[in-house]
Amino acid sequence: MNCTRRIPLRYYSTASLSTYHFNQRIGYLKNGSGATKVDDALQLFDEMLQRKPSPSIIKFTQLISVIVKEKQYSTALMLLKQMKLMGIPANIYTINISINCHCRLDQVAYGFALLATILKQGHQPDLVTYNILINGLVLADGVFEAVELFKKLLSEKVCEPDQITFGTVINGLCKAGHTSKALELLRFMESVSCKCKPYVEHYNAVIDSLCKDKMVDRALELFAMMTQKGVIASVITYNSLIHGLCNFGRETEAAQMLRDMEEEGVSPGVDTFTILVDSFCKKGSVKDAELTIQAMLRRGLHPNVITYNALIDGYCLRGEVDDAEKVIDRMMERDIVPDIITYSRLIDGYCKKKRIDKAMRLFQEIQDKGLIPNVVTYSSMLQGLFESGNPAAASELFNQMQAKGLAPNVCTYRILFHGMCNNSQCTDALALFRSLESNELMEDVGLYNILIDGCSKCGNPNMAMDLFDELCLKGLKPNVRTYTVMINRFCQEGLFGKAKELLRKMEENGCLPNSVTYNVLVQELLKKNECQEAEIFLEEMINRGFMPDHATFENLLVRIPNVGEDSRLRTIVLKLTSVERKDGRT
DNA sequence: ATAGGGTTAG
Repeated sequence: MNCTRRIPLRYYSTASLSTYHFNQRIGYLKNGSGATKVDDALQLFDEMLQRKPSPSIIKFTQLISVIVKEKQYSTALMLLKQMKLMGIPANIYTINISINCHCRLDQVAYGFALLATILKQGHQPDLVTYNILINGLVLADGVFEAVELFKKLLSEKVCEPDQITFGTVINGLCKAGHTSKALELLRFMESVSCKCKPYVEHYNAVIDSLCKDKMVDRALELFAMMTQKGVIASVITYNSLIHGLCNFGRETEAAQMLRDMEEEGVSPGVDTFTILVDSFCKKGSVKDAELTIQAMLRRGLHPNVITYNALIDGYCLRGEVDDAEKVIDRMMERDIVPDIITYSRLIDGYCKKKRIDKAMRLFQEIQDKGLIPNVVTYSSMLQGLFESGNPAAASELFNQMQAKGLAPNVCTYRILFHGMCNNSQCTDALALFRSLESNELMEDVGLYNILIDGCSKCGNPNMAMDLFDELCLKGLKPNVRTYTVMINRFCQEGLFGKAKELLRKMEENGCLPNSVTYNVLVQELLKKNECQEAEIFLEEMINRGFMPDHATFENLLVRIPNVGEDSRLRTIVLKLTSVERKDGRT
């Protein structure tokens, strides 16, 4: 490393300097991180190809590897072809690169064709070839085919799988949601019959997958088992576990995990603390989030844009949008450039506080700064405009976003249809829904819920009913919101029989009513003075652990004077009020 | 120093 200075290109055309300086330049490309990396590599490739005698094939493979690492697979294949045309013979290394590139270009079948060619020409594919193909199958969503090939290697003793083979299969299984299969394979690696022992990375994949599958306790068990076997956890292991714990409101254990990792000599990173900041913010404890940021600063770790965005989200969630905006100043002080996500959240915060003028000003300002609003930014603005009673401006913005080439997503359409229906435009909303061509949108139960509810509210109960039937006919599963909206619709029309029928039917279909479902039903029954029916469902909901909400409770109190001294309704109300007093609430 | 898997935070 005594000569890392860049040497002008023209010196390389003199033969005397060739091999040594080719090595130098390949070295630069491998370690460097310039924007011209690929172009420089191509330039060097041409020079090497013209050099007589040809540099060793090793130099060429090193150079092409640079291109592959930059994910320029087509380019890499083109270079291999050029080498072939120049009469440089392929070897197992170049063939493996070629197979890998085809796999990465979603041409795994071509990769297998190359394998057949190798065999026909009497060459031997090696373990790397199989690892590449197994990964190719995983990338092509064929994890079970990957497992088949893996098993074939074992059973036919083609070659002995190594850590990479196991890692590829385990990761593939986890990514495809087959965590238990991945765990099985990990167990096999641990067993005496397997020569290949698992590394921390193998455990990490399964631990993370278990956490994502909401099986945090099993992840913790595996973590304990791994430690017991002497495998040292990495910062990634801890991050996955801390994230998993936080997702289930187990912040105390997560904080303990943080102490544990430091005790074990594993330093938490910015990402570790950011997980905690985000989690505290999501549950509304911005104070704890701020304390976490102080803790990371004490350790010399610098919060980044993701950390601060989480914090901004936290303040917005509490409706403290002015405090959220102050976070931007703190970011600037630390030379952290707010990105479009930062501003999108702030804009959303202002919209939710109905401060649409402020949101619009910010929306304009960021564009003046050169930031490009994304679908999320537009969707927030759309919601803000609808909720501030400006549907005309909302639809103009919707057209504007499409004119800018941004495709609305499911959330955008949910906001749009909800806003339109609230402004008596359910017919237009429905017409727009009919014109959608994306299956993802046409099969979104959430969109149906909004339209069903919207049509009911616009005074089109029959259209709502048709949409519900259509949803079922499509084979889509109505969810608890769908049923609640329909029950509400029946109640509004005084069709309590139908409402009750649907309540039973939803349970038969494996969809349990929630607090909202019961509140809607009981409230409507009370409003229509169906006190006895209301009593039945009130008892049922309380037995299931649901409480009447504020609106239901008001309706209840209004009815009390109308019912007898020893009525069940009165008893329920008395019981409820005493329970609430015990809670310390009023 | 010729080829292959790991992607934990918004």
